[in-house]
Amino acid sequence: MSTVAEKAGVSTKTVSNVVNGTGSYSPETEQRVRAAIEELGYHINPFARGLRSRRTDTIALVLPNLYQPFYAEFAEQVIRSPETQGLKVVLESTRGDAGRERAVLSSHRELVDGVIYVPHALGPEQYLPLPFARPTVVLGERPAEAAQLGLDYVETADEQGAHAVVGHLLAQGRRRIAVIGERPGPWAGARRLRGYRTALAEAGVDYDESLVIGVDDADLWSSGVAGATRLLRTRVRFDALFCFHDVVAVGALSVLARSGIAVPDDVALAGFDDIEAARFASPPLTTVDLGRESIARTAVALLRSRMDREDSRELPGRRESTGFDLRVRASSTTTPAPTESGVTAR
Amino acid sequence: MSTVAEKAGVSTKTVSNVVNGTGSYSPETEQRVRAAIEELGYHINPFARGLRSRRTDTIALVLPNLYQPFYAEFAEQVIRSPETQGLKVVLESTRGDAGRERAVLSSHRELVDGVIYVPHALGPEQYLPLPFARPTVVLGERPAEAAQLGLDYVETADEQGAHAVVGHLLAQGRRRIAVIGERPGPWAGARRLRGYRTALAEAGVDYDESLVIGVDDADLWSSGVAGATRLLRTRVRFDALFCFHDVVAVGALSVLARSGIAVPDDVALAGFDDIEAARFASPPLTTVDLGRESIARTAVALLRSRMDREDSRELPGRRESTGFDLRVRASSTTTPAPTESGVTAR
DNA sequence: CTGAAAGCGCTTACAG
DNA sequence: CTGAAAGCGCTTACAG
Repeated sequence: MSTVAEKAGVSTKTVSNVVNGTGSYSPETEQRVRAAIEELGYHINPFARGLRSRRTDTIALVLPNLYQPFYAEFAEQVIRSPETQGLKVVLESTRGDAGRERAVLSSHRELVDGVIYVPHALGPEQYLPLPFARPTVVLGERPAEAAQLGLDYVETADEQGAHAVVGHLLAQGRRRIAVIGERPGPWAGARRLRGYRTALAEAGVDYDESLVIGVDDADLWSSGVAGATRLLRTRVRFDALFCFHDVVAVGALSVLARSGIAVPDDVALAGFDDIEAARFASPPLTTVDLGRESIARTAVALLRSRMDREDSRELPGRRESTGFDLRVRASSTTTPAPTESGVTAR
Repeated sequence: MSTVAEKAGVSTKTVSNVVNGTGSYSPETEQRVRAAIEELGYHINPFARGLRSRRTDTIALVLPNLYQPFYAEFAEQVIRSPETQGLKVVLESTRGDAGRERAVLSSHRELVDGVIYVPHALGPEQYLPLPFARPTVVLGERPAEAAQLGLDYVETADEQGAHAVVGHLLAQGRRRIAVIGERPGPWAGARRLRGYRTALAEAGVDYDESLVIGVDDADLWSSGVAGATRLLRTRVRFDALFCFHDVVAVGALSVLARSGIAVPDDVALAGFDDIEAARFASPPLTTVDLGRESIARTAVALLRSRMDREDSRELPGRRESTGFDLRVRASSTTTPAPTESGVTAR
């Protein structure tokens, strides 16, 4: 930088101003500085900058697992979001393990400017007491206590999405709608179950616990196979199956096929997440798109607005909600469905 | 650090030594220093360290796209590899776009210590002239020119894997083996095609160009649907279909199902990559596992050995090869297959 | 085995 | 609108 300053005949202060767009300088000065930068192939040293200004221009994305396509696709959206431009994204995978999740969250010190956190193994009562050293936005339902802690939330439309997809199944005339994916606790599964129950209640259909199958969240892919197998073994009658994740639905689909159960004729099938594999299943899967792109943009935008302020610790936690799209495909429609219909809600 | 030094009654040099395990110091000194660190909750400032030592303890992983499960699962393996412990992983997605790929590769300056690069849009003649400012390991076949450039390669067993899977199809009595996934150029598809041709030649089966279908690499998922549709439209007879990617096979599977073609009875189907979706397809997909874990570990190990040396620029480029596992599943075996059989090769 | 001190390349009050 | 200079927190020859 001092070489640039010398060449341009100014002080390093001025070079710094030009590079960062801070302070003020005459257009001619800027010209000279930029020319010198160009000529010398100068680029700023991020360590020196970080040492002084405590900015890293890096955010951490804390996810359970990239083997789950939903998280992988979400990560991709975070990386390509326009809001992310100029930031590096460090990916940390917790493998859905409580210990690792805690360790990863506690390790963010001056290494990143902010954190996007997708909880999996830890519930609010476990992660809220953690020392969040950096601005953090959490994906999921915001517990009341979180407001004063300065954590921002992106609340996804799990309940509304589940409500819509179950409403769709009911509209197809299905009444015995089994679900696979229940998982007690404060996670998305619980919200999806709420949507399911509300939709049933509105249609005057009784909630039947024998239709509700839990999952082992450690491996959702095989949970579909395990869950559907369990469901069939109970011999409970059902004419629709709503899986709380597409990967579960894909696994369930293979079990149904092997058991000679036709989808959608015998059983209408629906998933959740709208991952790529849902579009290309046979038959293509009816599902709910939570809007990975808009979740990603919202999360990064929340983070940026907090990263840029000195007093960010004092700011109360905010809450943003995102919408969903119901994707009706052949797995749930006996009458030939339009190739792809999107019902948007907000 | 000076506070720690003062408290322990030593100089900052000694504290630095203890923290980094460099130099030498008496056990008692170490005790005192560690106690002081503990008491003060001290942790090193990575910017100050980076400013001096030019180390970032960060590597970049340059991938086409996390929407491709193979890349997502590979990224997960890189992140959790034991070799990666103590390093941060910055993920960069090029979206399979040549311009972005070039831009991303040129942007790694002092921000990372090394780069793992999975080429997609750029061939060697395009990326080799790039100024690799950091130690870089490339996934794929090493061109002769790369040796002196100091680029390390992990060569994956694409050709051998394809050879094995085609050998398996031939052993099942299939003779008209169509392939989807051909893509001219120096990419994995070409190596897989070589394996296919070799296996055919060894079995005395003629290579028939009308059985070879290319893909639009921009969206492999839908390439399966497009490719299978194209294949059926040509009315060429085939009794097996080998797709160069599982995602292509999943798409093709849906087309075959819709066309009333039974898998494996009418057509034996095989994919490549062994992603999760292959295990849970109906029927489960015969495929090749290139060993994401071992590729990841090898790549990071190569990088580390280079990152740690001053003279790494002078080191000639190295080459490591990894093995594969053939996973025979129901999609290719008319006689009931064992639930999962792994044939390992190296 | 350990210390005193320079310096990495920035940013930023302070001064003009 | 711009300059001179301190200082961020480390590492590392150099010296003993």
